[in-house]
Amino acid sequence: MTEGTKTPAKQTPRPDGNLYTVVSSNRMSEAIVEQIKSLIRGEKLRPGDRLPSERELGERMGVSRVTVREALRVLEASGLIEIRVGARGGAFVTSPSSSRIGTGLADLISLSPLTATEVTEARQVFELGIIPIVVERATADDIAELREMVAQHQAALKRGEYGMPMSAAFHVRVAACTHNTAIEMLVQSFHGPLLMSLREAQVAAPLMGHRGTTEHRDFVEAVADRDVERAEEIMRAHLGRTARRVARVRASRARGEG
Amino acid sequence: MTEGTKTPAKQTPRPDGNLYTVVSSNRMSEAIVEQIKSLIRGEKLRPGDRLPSERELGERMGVSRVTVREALRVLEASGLIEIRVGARGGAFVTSPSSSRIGTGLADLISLSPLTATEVTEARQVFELGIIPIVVERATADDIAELREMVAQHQAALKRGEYGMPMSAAFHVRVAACTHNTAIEMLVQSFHGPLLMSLREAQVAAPLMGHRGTTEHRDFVEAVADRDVERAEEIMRAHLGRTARRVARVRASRARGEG
DNA sequence: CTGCCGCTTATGGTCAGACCGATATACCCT
DNA sequence: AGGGTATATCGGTCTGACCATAAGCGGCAG
Repeated sequence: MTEGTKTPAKQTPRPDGNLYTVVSSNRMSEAIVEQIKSLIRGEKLRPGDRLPSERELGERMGVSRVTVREALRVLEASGLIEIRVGARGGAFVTSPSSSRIGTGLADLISLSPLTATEVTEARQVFELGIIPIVVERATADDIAELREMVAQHQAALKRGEYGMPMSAAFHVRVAACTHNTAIEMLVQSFHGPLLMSLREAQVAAPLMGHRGTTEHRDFVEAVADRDVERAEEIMRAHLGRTARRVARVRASRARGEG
Repeated sequence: MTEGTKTPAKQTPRPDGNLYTVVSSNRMSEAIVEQIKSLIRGEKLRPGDRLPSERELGERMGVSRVTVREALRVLEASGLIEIRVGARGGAFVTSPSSSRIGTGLADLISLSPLTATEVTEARQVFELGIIPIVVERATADDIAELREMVAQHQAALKRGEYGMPMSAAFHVRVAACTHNTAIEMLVQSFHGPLLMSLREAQVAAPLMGHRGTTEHRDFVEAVADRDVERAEEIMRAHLGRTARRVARVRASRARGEG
């Protein structure tokens, strides 16, 4: 490079689609991030596509590899790309599955000063609120799958293998019955950090499993009967017990037992 | 560093607090990210604190500045730190305000293949679901602020300055009445991407402003009267109209009018 | 002929040292 | 004493290099 060394910043105002956000950053890497983001938004880059290698990308965009790498780190942290090393490796656009965005949210939540109590309450509101939609839209396949799941969980319970992840899976599957990806993702992310917060609670209250799976079963049948009120009532009791357990764990921790 | 050049990776197994996540990454930068994250989690680093400079950080941790920078990029993208340039600049731990995490979520949502319709529906569920909590917990101050806000919005409406951001602010303020940060953040993030999706709709239906602010006012009074059912009814109508508007916009776009 | 092992190659991960631009502080001159 | 400038600090970027990883290919041995 001959003249680029002198002026590393302050070019390319880039008045692309982002008219709404004030690009206050003079960072080249940020410009690259925005450019690739807009490519993904515009579906010129689709999930599974491979970006050019770092070296080629830098060459094409007139920046050094370091700068490209910083941009890729940001995109990776945002869950938009996944990076594989080795030959034929590189940056691949991730399929934005609900789990991926869910984990991103979960990470943010777990690092923010939210209390488990707050998250639990939000979860209660949401999971309760979607029940009318679940009851309305659940297909025969949905219900069959839920029944199957409950049966498996009850079997696992007998083997002493039932745990929080299974319960979380049930709730997410219920949310999926809304056939609304946004709702499913939300519920999924609720269960991420909660799962961690409640690990001890689960160990401390193992017998909750039986009651929990029974309630799950009853809930599925209420949905099958298209009985909104009964479904709501069951879920309310179910979630309420979880909330109280969370409160108890928090109290123990506050007393220095954590 | 004298011998470190030869072995850039594969040291420091770091069995710190993260017993739950399998650190499959051999990246030094990732290890740094985790280390700083755990410092923030453990509140050894508090919002407003300044991290050492990149050079010092690299020196202390035995890595190069590039590696440190990549770690900082990730932390910044995750909304955990903010970077200021110039003397006395550096990386500062951000106070994880609800808006910050909200924008992170909003970004993820806007880049995922969610439709505005889906997000709107989720928003309806949630904002409707929190109303009992809002009515129960809203303090006199909350209600006074809401009234003040409505008055300002109506004044702005007369001046032709009422817009989507104000409406969003109202809904977020209502959510804040739950005094639950998680709920507030959720509502806030709902309004991020929606605001963008609906910009045209707002322009296309300017008269919606009058009806909207009137409904806002009525809603506040219902909350002041602790009348859950009335508040729910008003909000249901209010959100329902928004949902229909979204559907219309989507339909127009599908016909190629976007 | 077949299967395993090592080489080649593409690609990400890291390092070292350097320079530029931004910014806050301190100092100096008026 | 006040305002402007010098300087130190710190992030942003560049360059060129080397290492680690992993996929593909080819040769060697069974």
